[in-house]
Amino acid sequence: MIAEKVSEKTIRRLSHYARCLRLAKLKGESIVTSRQLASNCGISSAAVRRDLSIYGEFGKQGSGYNVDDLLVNLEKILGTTDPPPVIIIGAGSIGCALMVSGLNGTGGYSYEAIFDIDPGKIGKLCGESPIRSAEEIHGVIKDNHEVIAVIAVTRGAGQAALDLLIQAGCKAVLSFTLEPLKVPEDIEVRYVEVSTELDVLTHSMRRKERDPAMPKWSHS
Amino acid sequence: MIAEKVSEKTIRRLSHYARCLRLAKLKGESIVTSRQLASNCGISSAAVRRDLSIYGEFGKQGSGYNVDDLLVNLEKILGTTDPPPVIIIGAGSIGCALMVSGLNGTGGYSYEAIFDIDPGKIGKLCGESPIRSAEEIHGVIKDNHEVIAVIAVTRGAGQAALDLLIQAGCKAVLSFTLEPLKVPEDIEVRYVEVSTELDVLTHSMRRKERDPAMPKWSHS
DNA sequence: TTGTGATTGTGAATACTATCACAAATCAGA
DNA sequence: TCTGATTTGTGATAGTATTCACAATCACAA
Ligand SMILES: NC(=O)c1ccc[n+]([C@@H]2O[C@H](COP(=O)([O-])OP(=O)(O)OC[C@H]3O[C@@H](n4cnc5c(N)ncnc54)[C@H](O)[C@@H]3O)[C@@H](O)[C@H]2O)c1
Ligand SMILES: NC(=O)c1ccc[n+]([C@@H]2O[C@H](COP(=O)([O-])OP(=O)(O)OC[C@H]3O[C@@H](n4cnc5c(N)ncnc54)[C@H](O)[C@@H]3O)[C@@H](O)[C@H]2O)c1
Repeated sequence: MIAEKVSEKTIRRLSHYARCLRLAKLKGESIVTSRQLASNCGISSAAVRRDLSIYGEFGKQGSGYNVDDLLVNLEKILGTTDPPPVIIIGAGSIGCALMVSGLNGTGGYSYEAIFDIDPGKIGKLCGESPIRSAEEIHGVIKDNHEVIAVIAVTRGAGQAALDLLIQAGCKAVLSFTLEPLKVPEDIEVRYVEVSTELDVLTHSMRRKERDPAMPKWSHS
Repeated sequence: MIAEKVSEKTIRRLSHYARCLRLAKLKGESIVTSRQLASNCGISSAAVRRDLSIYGEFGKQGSGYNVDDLLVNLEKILGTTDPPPVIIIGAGSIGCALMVSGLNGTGGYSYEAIFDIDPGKIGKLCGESPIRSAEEIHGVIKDNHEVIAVIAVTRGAGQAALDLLIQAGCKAVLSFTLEPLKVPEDIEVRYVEVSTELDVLTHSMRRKERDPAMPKWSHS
């Protein structure tokens, strides 16, 4: 486990491998080959082996990888052996749906609490969790030194929510807002943007119409 | 507009630029520089210019880009001048939340219909849209030659939903399921995976703890 | 023990992407 | 009209990522 500089793309794929391994485990499989992982993730087997070889030698020539061992190692690499708690800020349609849907089967994550600023919502239930006042976030993050926050507030309130989280000591954020946020250097923010995915799909679809010679992407 | 092979990464950024331009338009700005776009998207101005130069010369040296013109051109490139309708399959927590939340301000997309197979749900309202039987998808896709489908069905039913969509002639899909799907060559499927984003965030957070010398990502 | 078939890990080659840095073009003001 | 301050578009370069292809290794059966 040396790993100087690893690309985000590789980390994404490791997460994917881990998910496949959990599934394989459920199906009772005890070994898996790079080719199987590759086909489940839509990439080449060489890419799988290359990704894993960055961190060590986890396989056995001739047979493949032990499912349990590889999963443990991947979780060690990702840091998800003991995953941090996740909180949601913004108890609107999206926030509540995420809370209700939950994070079962995603490797140990779970939503610990949901917050809002609307006094009319505070105290009401979202699934089985009471909606708490956004002012309480400060305390909750202090209690859980490490926490990931999901921002699902009204359009336009994204920066305010982010600032509140940062002030409370949060270092990792997943945002569903579409505004460009001002993010300090030491905070990691990632985005979920349905409309960008739609743009990518539209572009691909309309391009194929014009040029049916399926050139797919120049590179994944 | 030559563009032989363009990476998905570039397309994603173009989508991002388009979003920034819509915002700039709302704010009444009529020109924008590559540096402004860059700072809103968290990349370098050279990258912005490089991306745009793939498709033509849209700017004016010394001043920048005309907001309206560039937006029109980006939409032409993305194929979103007249965006395809979007449908949702699976009227559970996530599907309904997406429907209710809508796609306002995302460049013309809108959810046209939502489908489910649960007879207890069919006919009920999801926001203002009636939940329709999944059997009707066939007709709806025939009517709208081009359509993007969002899959938000129960875990385990993803492949069934995808197969139904493909049979109905759908070519572009955005899936919220976490299962590895078997996808034919001519169908484009993209995924929204909160748990992968959480893994990336966790990895980054835990890595910084061990090595506070902030090496961020090796790229992007 | 030896042979057979499968699979890993990786050097080398290829392909792709980002960054640098500057000439050419534009504008505003003297 | 001329000057200086900007900003674009892009050749050239540096840096990353992916693919190829194969020696090394292992499981197992004869
Ligand atoms: N990224 C995507 O793919 C995607 C998809 C759909 C919606 N969205 C976005 O998700 C966000 C939420 O959408 P929604 O339909 O759930 O909105 P909503 O209006 O239903 O809910 C927003 C909630 O946030 C609360 N809120 C507002 N400001 C807050 C603050 N500063 N702190 C805490 N809570 C606050 C409001 O009281 C409200 O309950 C919107 O920004 C929307 O644009 C994103
Ligand atoms: N990708 C993510 O980030 C993310 C986040 C949360 C949930 N999810 C996933 O989203 C999916 C939906 O979650 P949810 O909480 O809304 O589930 P849910 O159980 O609330 O709703 C699922 C709905 O799908 C319907 N359905 C089942 N099979 C169907 C079929 N073949 N055709 C049409 N409709 C069908 C069910 O009747 C139900 O109404 C799940 O797979 C979940 O794992 C993904």
